[in-house]
Amino acid sequence: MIIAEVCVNVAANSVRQNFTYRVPERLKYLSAGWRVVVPFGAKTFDGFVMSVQEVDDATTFDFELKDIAEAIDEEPWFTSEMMSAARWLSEFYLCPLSIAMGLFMPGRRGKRISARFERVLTLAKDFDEQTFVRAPARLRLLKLIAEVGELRLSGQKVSASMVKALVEAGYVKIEQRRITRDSYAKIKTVPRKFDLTAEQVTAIETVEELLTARKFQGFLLHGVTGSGKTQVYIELAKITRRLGRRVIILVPEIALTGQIVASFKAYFDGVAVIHSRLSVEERSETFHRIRGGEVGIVIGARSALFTPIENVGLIVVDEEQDSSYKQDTTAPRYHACVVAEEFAKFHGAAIVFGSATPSVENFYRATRGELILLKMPRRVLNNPLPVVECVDMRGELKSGNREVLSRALVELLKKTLAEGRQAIILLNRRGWSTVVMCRACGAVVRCADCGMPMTYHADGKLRCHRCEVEAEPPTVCPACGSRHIKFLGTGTEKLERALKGSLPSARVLRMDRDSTGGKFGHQKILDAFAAHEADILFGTQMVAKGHDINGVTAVGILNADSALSFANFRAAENCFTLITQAAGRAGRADLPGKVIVQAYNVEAAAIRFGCEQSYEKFFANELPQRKEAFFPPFCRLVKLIFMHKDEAKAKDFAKKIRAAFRAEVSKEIFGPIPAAIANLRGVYRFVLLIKTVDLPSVRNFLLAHGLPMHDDLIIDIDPLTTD
DNA sequence: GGCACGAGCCCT
DNA sequence: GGGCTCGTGCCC
Repeated sequence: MIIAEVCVNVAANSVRQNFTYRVPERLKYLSAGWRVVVPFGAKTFDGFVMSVQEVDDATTFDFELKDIAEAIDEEPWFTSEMMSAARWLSEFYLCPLSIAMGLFMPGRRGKRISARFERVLTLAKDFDEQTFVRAPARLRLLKLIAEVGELRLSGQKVSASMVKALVEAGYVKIEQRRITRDSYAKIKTVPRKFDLTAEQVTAIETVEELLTARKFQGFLLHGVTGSGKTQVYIELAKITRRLGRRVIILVPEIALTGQIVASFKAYFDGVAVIHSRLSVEERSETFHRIRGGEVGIVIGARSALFTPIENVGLIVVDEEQDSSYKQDTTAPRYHACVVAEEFAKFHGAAIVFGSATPSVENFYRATRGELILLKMPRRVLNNPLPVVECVDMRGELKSGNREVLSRALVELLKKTLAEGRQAIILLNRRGWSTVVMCRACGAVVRCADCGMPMTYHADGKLRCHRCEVEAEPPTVCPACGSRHIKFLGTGTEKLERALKGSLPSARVLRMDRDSTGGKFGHQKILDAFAAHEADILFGTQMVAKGHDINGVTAVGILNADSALSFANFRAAENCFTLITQAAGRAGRADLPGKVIVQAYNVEAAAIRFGCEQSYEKFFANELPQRKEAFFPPFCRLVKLIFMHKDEAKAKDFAKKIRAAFRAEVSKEIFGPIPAAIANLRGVYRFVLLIKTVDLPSVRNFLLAHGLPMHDDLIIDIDPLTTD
């Protein structure tokens, strides 16, 4: 009899071992990697065949052996590489194997994706028109097939009996063919003619040497905005393809994929795009194309790491500092940079981290030689970096301007539009008002689920940007009964009104999560702006990412210091990055750019160095502070969130673990403190923070205490925030 | 995740 | 005594 080890896809931390099932005769073709349906307890679940084995029929087990119920797909879903990668993920991030395997699936657990097929007609032999003089419809069909080569039956008005007759007469062959949709198939561009800069050439040659050696090596490509990083990626991809190996290009978000996909499509066939806004079916079909080997380059968001791609020679992580590489809200809470580097080691591939504003972690590694630093400090064609001016909004207020836009910015916008150029304005908050507050008692309207302040939207609703919970704005304060409810703070919707007020003739276009629905929502807006259908593009940080629009000469950054108000060791880095990236949108062609940064705390180092666009100065200032406070890159963080309906129970459990950790591992554990979301739907949450230079010993401690088995505990390795 | 089972506790 | 909730162990 054949038995199989099955990883049952149950989302419970306590189910960690595989289960043994009998493989029934009708499914004897199953092998490792197939998705299957199995009975489990009183229900059925989907699961993954991890291995199969032939055993003696008389073999006994100390449990009742059940049969695998059915197979799910038409082929094994997982390659052996995908399974080893999932095993590594589950060990590194301490999540059940089933959760790690789930990363490699195109949709939600249990969702079945049936492949779709179409029927295609081709000519089987030559035909003589004379034969068909009395059958004009048949002749028309044969001529049509001869003309197009192959005719897809779907959507054609062709009678089934006629097709059948032609097939039987041997004139036509009918074939079932699997459909693989690709909504990026239509994008086809031609390569622009470039002369590579000396710095680009040096960077390419440095990586090429190690690409050819087929050995793992990490690189940090530090190139200022407009220095031509994408062209370096393309040249490296060409080299990798020539070596017969494949390429993964990671970008932070969907908003970024459009432009980079177009660039790659100009040079390569066999480009596949993967991100979470594709439908489950399209993702599934893209996997099929990759598995078939017809794809040489996969481009996408972090989930593009989890495809059946084989023989990878190069992984590029563009804008590597971007926080969207971290999966933050659901297990496994992985960091795509960490996973990509591990995969690169596994494949013997080169990994290139690219950024104008590298993460402090990776730049530190580069200074120590752990990553090879590739510098591109100049823009292509020697285009100058934009000129940045900082406006102190306290001064603005003192001199009587209570508007969202400073006078200097309004002037810059007027001048820019008068010259027929375009502008981008960044305000990193969506909605109308960011806070709704009672003027009498100071109470803030908070989300009933998570306690976050709710945002007022122009449609008259309050919304929690975390939970998407909606509420009506109060007319009297729920705490004190006062009628003095105030709508404070500025989001992109209120900015829209301010722009229309100050610049009535300007055509403005808003880009934030509310205005960019659908697969190509971002792209539509960017395309419209690139076609100069609007003068000003304004919105949240997505306006600062992944596009290169020639007409833009002015950039405004509002509330540039808002990131600094968060108690986060990365606050300064985030603030600096946002300013530098946004400023980089200005003047990328041969037109000089001008940027206005509006802030209150203009003395802050992140603002000053951001305005100077000097990464080196920022880094030199930031690193000693990280060292002093013992934060990354000098240690790694592990965050534990203890959850319980009973506040004391959550806290006491945390205290117990803290004591054990101090006794067994180290003193570098802090808390418990209430989590940033201290109570989520009635469940209290407390945080312990571990700082360590020895991650394996922390992992061993957590395992020894059985913590990964708990469903009321979140383990977050390399968390974005510490609370 | 879902279910069964047993301990502890409230109800008339 | 019956029935409810809550924690715990198990599922092949």
